[in-house]
Amino acid sequence: MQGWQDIQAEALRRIQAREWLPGAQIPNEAALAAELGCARATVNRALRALAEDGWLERRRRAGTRVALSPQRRAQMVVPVLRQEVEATGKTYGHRLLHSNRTDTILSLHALHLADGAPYAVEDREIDLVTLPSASEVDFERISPNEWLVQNAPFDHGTMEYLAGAAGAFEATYLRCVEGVSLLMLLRETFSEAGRITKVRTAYAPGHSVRLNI
Amino acid sequence: MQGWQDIQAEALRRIQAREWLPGAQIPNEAALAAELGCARATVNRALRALAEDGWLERRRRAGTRVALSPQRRAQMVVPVLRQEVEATGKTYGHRLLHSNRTDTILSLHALHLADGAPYAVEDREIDLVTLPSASEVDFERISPNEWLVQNAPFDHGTMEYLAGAAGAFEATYLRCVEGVSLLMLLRETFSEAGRITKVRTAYAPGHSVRLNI
DNA sequence: GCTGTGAATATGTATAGACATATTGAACAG
DNA sequence: CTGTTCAATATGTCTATACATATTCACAGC
Repeated sequence: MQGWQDIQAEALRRIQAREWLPGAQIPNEAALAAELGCARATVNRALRALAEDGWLERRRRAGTRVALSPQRRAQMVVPVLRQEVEATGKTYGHRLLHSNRTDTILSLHALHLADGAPYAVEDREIDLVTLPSASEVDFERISPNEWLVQNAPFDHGTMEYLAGAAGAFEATYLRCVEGVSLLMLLRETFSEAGRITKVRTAYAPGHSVRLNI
Repeated sequence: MQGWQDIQAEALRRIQAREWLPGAQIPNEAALAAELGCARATVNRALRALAEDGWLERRRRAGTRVALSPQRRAQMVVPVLRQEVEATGKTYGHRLLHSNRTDTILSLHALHLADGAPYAVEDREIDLVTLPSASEVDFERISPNEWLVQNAPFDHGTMEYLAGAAGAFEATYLRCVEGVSLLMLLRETFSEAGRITKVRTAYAPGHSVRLNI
């Protein structure tokens, strides 16, 4: 019983073996440190990790309790289409379908390809007030998604997955029948200066999003 | 410049301000500690957090570099339908539609309701070899999702979101037209002993999954 | 030039001790 | 009985120090 990972494993064992019951308070850090023969900081590291994973709830003075219903969390990487495609071993390509510019907004429609086959279509708005430099970029050559990742890091944003029927636009470029079910992603990202971009991505039929827990 | 969160904020600022360029190596922990006037452990805590968030890549001896394309990660809570529904302020309900048992598998079809309206239908298999006690539970009373969360904690699993057309089963219970687009979730969870359950959830039309980044 | 070996180095982690901070709970005043 | 105050307590964090471990780099020997 040496490293914090061992302490973490032991604590997790006690939770899963119901030696520590859901909702019950567990011994405090000092007691565990004494029992397991390590420093309090080591116990702290282990319990903090378990709390981040949703197994424990910790509050100052109130102590540490086993979560009532361990809310497991899944992590997903915010999708960058090129990387998504290349991770499958295919060649990525993209085509700018349409672009339109006003004083404040750059609108782009783009098609993303995997080995030449349609992978997704996106309908994007880039905010030129927040990001004036975007107006000079040649989005025929570099995909907006990638350019933004490299040049406009965001603070925060939202993502929303939903299912929708293919419209005329999606049917044309994804080469599918109108009305077929597609997985879609709405995303907005913000920097300190304001909204950077808003994008609606419609994936080709059959696409799915996988997560590990 | 005191706490590790301040150190983290300062490091993040340097990354976003491109004082530290993507792919470039940053000063080592000792140097940063000296520069920022804190202990190396504090710098370590800050940089470790940034690495977990995908901003940095760290390797022993090789040092710390700014990630080439910062892969931002989004966290989502593994959905428990009761909590999902109650979080919107509605009353949760569920109905067991059908159940069937073999020696090794318990199959359940269930409907989840929000304020009496259909919220999702699920088609679940529970592995009775891994989890014999499940055969005695009255799933008319407690929803399988909840019972499993409480009684069969899982080690790991997979989730997959996809879009599909409503079949006769979904159309009947979700009260929608056959063929309409639905967001669906496939999930499998495993414990050390083996597979616990496999479930296919079809959400009512219009449902979406939101994530913050 | 090639390969193996060992020294140097950056991160990873453990420890003891200290102080900070949120929160509880009990004592107290009204 | 109610509201306030204050001490006790568990976690949160910082520090200095030490050692562990992975990896790189330089150098020797071939």
